[in-house]
Amino acid sequence: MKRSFAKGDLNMRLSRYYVPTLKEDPADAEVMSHKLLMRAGMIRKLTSGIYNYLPMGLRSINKVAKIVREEMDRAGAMEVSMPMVQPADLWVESGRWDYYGKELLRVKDRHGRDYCLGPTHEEVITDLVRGEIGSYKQLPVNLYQIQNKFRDEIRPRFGLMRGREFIMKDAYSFDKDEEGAEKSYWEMFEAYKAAFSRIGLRFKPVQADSGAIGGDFSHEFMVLADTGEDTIASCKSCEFGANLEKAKVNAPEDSCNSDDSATPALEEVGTPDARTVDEVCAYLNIEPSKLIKTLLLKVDGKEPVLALIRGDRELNDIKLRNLVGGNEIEMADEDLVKDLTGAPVGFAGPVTLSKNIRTFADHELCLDNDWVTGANKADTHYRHVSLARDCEIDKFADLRVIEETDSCPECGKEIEFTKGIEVGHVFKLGTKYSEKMDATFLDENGKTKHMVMGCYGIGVSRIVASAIEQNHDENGCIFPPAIAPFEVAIISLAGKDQAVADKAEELYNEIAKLGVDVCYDDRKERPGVKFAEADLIGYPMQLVLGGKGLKNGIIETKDRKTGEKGELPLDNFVEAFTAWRKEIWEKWGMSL
RNA sequence: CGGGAUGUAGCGCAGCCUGGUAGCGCACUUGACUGGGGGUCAAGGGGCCGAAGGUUCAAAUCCUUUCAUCCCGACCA
Repeated sequence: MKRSFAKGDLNMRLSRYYVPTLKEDPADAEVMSHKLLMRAGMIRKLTSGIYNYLPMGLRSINKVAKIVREEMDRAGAMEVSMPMVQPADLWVESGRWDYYGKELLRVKDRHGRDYCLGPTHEEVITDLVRGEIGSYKQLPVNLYQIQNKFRDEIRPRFGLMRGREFIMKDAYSFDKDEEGAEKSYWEMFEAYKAAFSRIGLRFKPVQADSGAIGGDFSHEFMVLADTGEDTIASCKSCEFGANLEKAKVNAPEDSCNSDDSATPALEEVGTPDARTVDEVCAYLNIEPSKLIKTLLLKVDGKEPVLALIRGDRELNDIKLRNLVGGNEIEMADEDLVKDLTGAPVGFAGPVTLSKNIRTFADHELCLDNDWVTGANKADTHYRHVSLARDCEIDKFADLRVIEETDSCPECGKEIEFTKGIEVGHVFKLGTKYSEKMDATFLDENGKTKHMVMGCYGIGVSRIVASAIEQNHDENGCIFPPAIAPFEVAIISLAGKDQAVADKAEELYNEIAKLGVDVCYDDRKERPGVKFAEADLIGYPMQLVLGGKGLKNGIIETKDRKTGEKGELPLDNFVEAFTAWRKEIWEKWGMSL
């Protein structure tokens, strides 16, 4: 239903709009999106990592939410709303009450019962569904919500980018089997692509760690921006893209050198006070690539394991974790190192130690047979270590973090690193929660089975921040038209000229009647102020009406993205405006 | 959690070392001028100097405690 607007019936007049802009950058803002969101009067901080959304900011957030909602509905998901406060029982049942750690904000009610603020809703949704679904005939089901989440981040920062309270869309799919779950997964994957495209972001889906699930069933959707907190490896030639923690490093193509007959006998060398790779290498005058780092780690707080990595490489602990099959991996503390190696930190080595402890070596270490390692003795290293001759390696595997000089694990061509902001994540959960929480149904044969789940998140408030990270200039935000607080701003330069004010008002009404989001800057401000604020807030389209323009029968236009200025005739304004608007959207690579 | 820094008007900051009635810019109010890129002039309003203790005749300033905020780090043996 279109509502017709009478004069004075509209509220989108800046003279009565709450948009407290700032001339100066707030002292505590580090990144551009944070500074601009504050300066443009879109958000205000309440306390660390927790923000008020002001009218301009909320409009933008709501537009993102609307698009996400439409794409979820189109994909067959159904919207629900779950409570933010959740009982501890459910988390105990899933095993996450102990596992989730300090990010989970826990509270007690007046009876002393434990609750938490939901950082995510797997438990609640599983509980909701298990009680109601008992037959394969009722599956699949995909439920989603758009809601505030709370995660007590170690270090909230960057405004909306890493807040503690934030708005997230989370969806959960329930299927009767793996096949169905995979179908649900890829449907969400496609829905996400559609949503991010409509929002107007430059993004890339990348492979992410899927933990125990394995396979290709975890993707992160990254907004490409230099200020991103995540690094992604992507191929210059093929479609490959992966989170750094996920990116595979292929085993070396050269065959292993298992012939250690030429390796000299093991030799102990004194390396006083040389603990780090750099110190040892400097002392022995060798390259870090000739040394093996021996990393002592603890799996799930218990079992120690040994990871061997070339001196110039970095261990990817997620790869190791997946290999050893634990939940959590941490570096051994000083005491444990002393306990196991009999030496202070800095002198651990695989010789002898590898015989007692599970030992994993990065697969490139098989290329050589003559290494330097620690000797499990203070101030001492070994020269001429052969892993084959002197150690017991349980497995050679991909253990290190990919480097930009590595080749694409899929096509072998060059890769590059780029920075990204994670705005979406699709994940196949499998039966992790349905098993723990006993969410079952009867299949065609009357057999009890666990539902196969997937979860899918989109950071709604973070999207607004990332859109600004990706689109801004020295004057302010440059919003993609689909999520701008207002698509168009009419700037009246009326001064005391009532004819100009009347005409601006009229045009405002006409645009509003088209169903386009328009705001009208009718304030008694100087032109410079209006221009500067319009640029700061970043409406993609600006229409400027002044006395001269009115006399000449034109209104001026400005494309915020390109800065390009033009004119539209006041006769046949609606047609001309519609055409211009179409042009602007097309410049954003989007159709209306 | 470890390291560093900062709390003074709505915002951005000075003053603190060397104790003596609290200042600047922006914003706000009023008036005049101005009127196409955050304008000018004039006159105003607004502060328990984060909180609590202490030292002192006297504390924004010195001391102690505490709270808050921000930055860096939190696997590389």
